[in-house]
Formats: sequence, structure tokens, C-alpha cells
Amino acid sequence: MSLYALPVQDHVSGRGPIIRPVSSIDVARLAGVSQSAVSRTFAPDGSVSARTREKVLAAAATLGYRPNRIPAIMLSGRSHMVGVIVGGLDNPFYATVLDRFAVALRDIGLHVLLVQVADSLALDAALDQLAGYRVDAAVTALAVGTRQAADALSALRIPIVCFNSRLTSPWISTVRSDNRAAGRDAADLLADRGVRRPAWMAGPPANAASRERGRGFTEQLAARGLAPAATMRGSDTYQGGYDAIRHLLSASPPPDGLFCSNDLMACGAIDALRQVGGLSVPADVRVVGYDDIPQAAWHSYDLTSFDQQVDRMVAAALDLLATALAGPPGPAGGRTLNIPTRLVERGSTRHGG
Amino acid sequence: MSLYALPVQDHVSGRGPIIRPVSSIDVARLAGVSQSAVSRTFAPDGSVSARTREKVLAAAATLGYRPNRIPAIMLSGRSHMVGVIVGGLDNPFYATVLDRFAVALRDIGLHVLLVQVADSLALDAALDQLAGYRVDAAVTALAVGTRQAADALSALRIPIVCFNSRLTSPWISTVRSDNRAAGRDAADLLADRGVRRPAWMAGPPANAASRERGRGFTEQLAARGLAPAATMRGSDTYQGGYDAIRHLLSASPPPDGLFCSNDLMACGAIDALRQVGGLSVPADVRVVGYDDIPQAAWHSYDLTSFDQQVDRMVAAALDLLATALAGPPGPAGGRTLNIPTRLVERGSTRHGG
DNA sequence: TTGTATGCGTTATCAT
DNA sequence: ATGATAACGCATACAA
Repeated sequence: MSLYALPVQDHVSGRGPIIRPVSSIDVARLAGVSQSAVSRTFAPDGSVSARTREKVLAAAATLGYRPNRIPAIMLSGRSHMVGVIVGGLDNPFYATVLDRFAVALRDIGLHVLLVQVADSLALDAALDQLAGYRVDAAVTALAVGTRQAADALSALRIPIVCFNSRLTSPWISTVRSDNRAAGRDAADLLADRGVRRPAWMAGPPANAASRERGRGFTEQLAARGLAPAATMRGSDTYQGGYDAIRHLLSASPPPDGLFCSNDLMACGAIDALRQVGGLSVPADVRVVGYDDIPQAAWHSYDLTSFDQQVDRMVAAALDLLATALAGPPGPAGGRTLNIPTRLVERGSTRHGG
Repeated sequence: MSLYALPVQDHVSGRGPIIRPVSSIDVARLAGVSQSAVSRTFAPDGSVSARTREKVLAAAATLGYRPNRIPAIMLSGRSHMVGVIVGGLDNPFYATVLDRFAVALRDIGLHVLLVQVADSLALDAALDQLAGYRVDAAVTALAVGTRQAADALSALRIPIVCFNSRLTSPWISTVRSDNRAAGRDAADLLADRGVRRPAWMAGPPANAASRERGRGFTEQLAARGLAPAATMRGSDTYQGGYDAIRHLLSASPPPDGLFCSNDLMACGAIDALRQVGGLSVPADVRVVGYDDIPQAAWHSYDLTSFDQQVDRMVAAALDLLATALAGPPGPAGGRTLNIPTRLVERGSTRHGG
């Protein structure tokens, strides 16, 4: 008995020949039953007699049969796949987000079709992929927040959940941390710690979340009778934070407090303050970051940060997805869920506190 | 292998009614042409008259038609999806690996079905998913190296590429960095830097790559007339490295050189040496890590490490996959490619040159 | 309980 | 160049 069916020319993709996997018909033939009996044996609530089930399972084991889910996609119109669009995993925060999504989606029986979109120009190509595979829904953890992107996503006509974005549409819902409130909290914390010359380090202009953090920070500084002594712009990376501080120190007196748009930049900033400026954190400069990545807790940084509560955000996103998928067909988006951040104060703001 | 496992319960997406997406038949009807004409219009090398193409494209645009790839999977037996199995993305090294794979696979027209496998017990369930979606091949970046895992993977009867593992089988090829040679290089480097009491910090026992690094390290120490003054075991995490050093310092005199099985542990070790032991790195202890994660280059650590040359490893893995997919059907694995590591010396070993 | 027949949306083959 | 049709592997309605 041959385990392998005859090779079949791959007339579709033009790659190599393939081995056609064992099908339910093969199993049925060997077991001496109908193909539907095989299908029922492997269905969650198929009704088969113990005798038939036994024959089928024996034949399946002999042939190494694995049920094929592809035809079911055609029949049901459901792929049970969710497109997850990420924009680079070098930031540990997004790596964590992806990890949590993969686990949470698997736990409710959905699978992850991963799409890496380096620049927003590639988004259209990515969406063609997702459309072609008929994903049931999509999740994006991109920082792109253009109307164009929202339109392209909406054109898929499937439920979309954005992560930390401002995109909305009838198809798009958004889960985000309360960036503005966190910015205000950062201002309060630094003011409470005696900071008089606070500085703000923003991310790239296209990053809407960063803009909101800066807005909340500035407005609450004003409420406390303070104003930013300096404003920098980094590239959302360690090196971006390092370079921004180096540049600042070459031109101005150092600030005594610093709020960074994310932890990667904050780590770079701390290293630059210490190495380039010969300053101490927190004695000379109090630093606050955002994201609470694992590295924030490393003792060399001991960085005060805002935990976005990724688990709660992911749970909220999945709730939105599940609701949209379970409900009547058609757009069910347009909702925005704000998840509060949790301020994690560590040594970088505690000096003399 | 859970051959008898039932298909995943449909908790989410089986409930609501669905809107059947626009099909080529709908487009054909609107355009007043046959369905074949629509198919040919969207095929890479379909021959249609300009007039027909125009009618079809207009109708497609009107209806928002997107070609469905699912039926082609049934016909060709090719899904153009590759299962990528990861074991947690908290380690920046694996996040980078996944990122590079996603990009490289996309560039050759393959798509990533991501599977997060927290513990090796979940591997069987993961493999059922991959089998069900008829992925063309699989890539694993797991640290599991058991024969059982190899058998389960081989049962998929698709080309498999392991990343930094020792698994092989007729279906499995492996791409790995030369762990043992790197271990020897680490020994040489520390010896050259005047280390007399070298220590080795291993990863979990199941991590075969770690074992090889330790083996190369120990054997080359011996060749240099040295022996490990201490051997620790961490959990492949920052905290694991920190705790191991704290424990060591409470019981023994500190080593003057340390080779860690990965960078995360090395960062934890450095922080513990400095904070718990009051020691200086590199003045009192020279430290070498492995992986060359981005954090190794951060100035607080400035960690000497071994770059595994992820891009080269990924390229090699894809070459193995592409070869197996293009070649005749049947097992085409059993190959092992060793990619040399690149020693990146930084400040953590440079004191006193 | 079991088997038969149908259909999902596309591509490839064949006839026109 | 174009249209009709078979086939892919499974789930399901229906007949037995």
C-alpha cells in the first residue's frame, strides 16, 4: 500500500509537482464506507455508529489522513483566519502585542495570517492577500492613521480592529490606550517630583498616539503652571531617543524632567543623558516612558512607564471581533474603546521623592 | 500526533449568517461575458481581448470583486501558505527572526500562517491546524528538539525547516548557527582578555543550542589550560540571568569572566553583577552573550555577543524550502546548514585591552 | 445510521 | 478569443 498518492502537476502556480494528500474518499474506500461517513466521523457532532467510527479511524490512521479545511471554507464562506497586520517587530511592545493576539485568537478557534507591512505603501498589496484568502476579519497594529488606509481596509468589507490608532469607519473599530490622559498623568508625576524644566520627546509626526500623549502632557503642564522647556522628535527607536538627546545637549541646558513617547526612545535618552551629558537619572533628570516594555524594568533603566495593559486591550479587541463575527452581516464597526493605562513608577522618577 | 482530534470548535464565526462575497460569476453576469473570461482577466497570463478585459474590469470595480484564492488551493494542492511556528516572542531575537521570515516569505509569494506554541504539549494541536490549512511547508523556531517533536512534524509530510535546532528527518532540514565554534571563540576571547576564573551560564536543559555553546566553551577553555570556575543555569530570560548571578554571588567569589547562553541572560547577569555584587563590567568581570539582540548594543550594556546573522540564516532556510517545493514530491530534507557566527566585540570585554 | 447527490468558486481543458 | 464543462475535497440536505 502506498502512502503517497500519485504526483499531480501543479497547473496553477507553476511551481513543482505536488503530492496530493490523502482525502476523505481515500479513507472511505479503505474503510469500506461512504465519504460522508468519514466526514461525520471527524465532525464535532456527526452521528456515526461505533462500528463505523472504528473502521474509519483505523483507515485514517493507516493512511495518515488529516481533514482538509479548505473545502469547508468554500462551503461556509468562513476561513477562520484573521489577518494580523504588523509593521515591524523590532519594538518589543509590538512583538508582545502579536504574541498575545496569536494566543487569544487561537483560544477561540481562529488562526493568524500574518502580514508584515513595512511601509504604508505596501498596504494595498497586503490587503489583496487578505482578501484572496478570505480572512474573516483583520487586526492592525500599524501606526498609520490616514483616511486612505482606512478606506482601503474598509474595502475588504470584513470586521477590522485597529490597535492604538484613530481610524474608524463603519467596518473599523479601534482599541486604544488613553494616550491623552496618560500624557496628563506624566505631567502631574513630573511636576509632583519637582521638575521645573520638563521636556517632551515625540515620535514621528504620523504617529497619532504620540501626538495625543504630547497634547495631554502639554496641557497638564500648563495647568500646573509649567511649559515644555524643550520638545524633540525621535524615530520611535532607541537610536532615535539617543540622538535626540545628544542633539539637545549640544544646544541647550539639559531639562530636569523628560517624557518620552515610548520606552525605546526613553532608554536611548537615558543612555545619552548619562553618557553624553554626564547626567544622572533620576538625580538630574527624571524620565518617564510609555509602553512598559520588558526592558523598562531592567535595572539599568528602572524606567517609570505607562503599562498599556496589552492583555486587556487584546481582550477588548477580540470582544469587538467576536461580536462583529457573531452578529448579522454588514458593517458593525465604528466603536472606539479606551483602555486606561496603568502608571508604573520606578526609579527613574523616584529620586528625592 | 492527535490524529483523532476533532476539528476546532466553532466558538465564534459559525454563528451569524454571512454575506457571500462577490464571485467571478457575479462579475461575469454584470459584464455580459462568461465566467472564464473573468478568470482569464485576472490571471497573470490570461489571453483576453482588450474589449473584454475592459468590460470585466469595469464590472469588477463596480461590484468590488476580489479574486478568491481558496478554490485554487483545492485545484492545485498548493496553499502558498507556510506555517511558522514560534514559541513566544518575548525574546527579541525570535521577534526579529519572525520579522525577517515574514518579509522573506512574502517576497517569494508565500504567506505566513502563524502558530504560537507556548509549550511543546501544544505542538500536536498546532500541527493539526497546519495540516488542515494544507500549508505548503513549515518553519519552526522552537527550542524543542525531541524525537517526538520531529516525528510529529514529519507526519505532516511537507518540507520542514528548523531554526537552530538539531532535529532532522527525511522531511526536516535544519539551519543553525555554529554554536560549538562560537563557544570556543568565546573561550578564546575571554582567555585572551586575561580571564582566569571563567563562568558559564547555560539555558534550560532542553535547549540543545545552549548545550553546544557550553560544550565548545568548556573544551576550548581546557585547550587554554582553564576550567569553568562556575556553571549556572538560567531560564533564557533576563530575570533568569539576574537570579543566577545573585545566587552565585551569595555562595562563591565572583568570576572574572562570563559567557552566557543568550543576550537576555547576559543583560540580567550584568545588572546583577553591578547591582548585587557591586562589581564593574568589564573591569571586574568580562561578559559575553549570544544572539546580538538590539539591546546588546545599548550603551548601558555594550555587550560583546555573537551575531547569528539572521538574514543569512533566513535566506538559507528559504533556499531549502524553495528547493524542496520546486523539486520532486517526497521527502527532500535531512540537510543541516551551519551558518557561522560573527563575533561582535563591544565594551563588555574590552577593559584593559 | 448510512449512502447519494449537490454545491462552494475557481482553473484548466476542450470545443467553438 | 471565448464559452461550456469537469474537477478539486468536503459538508450537508435528503433519501433509503
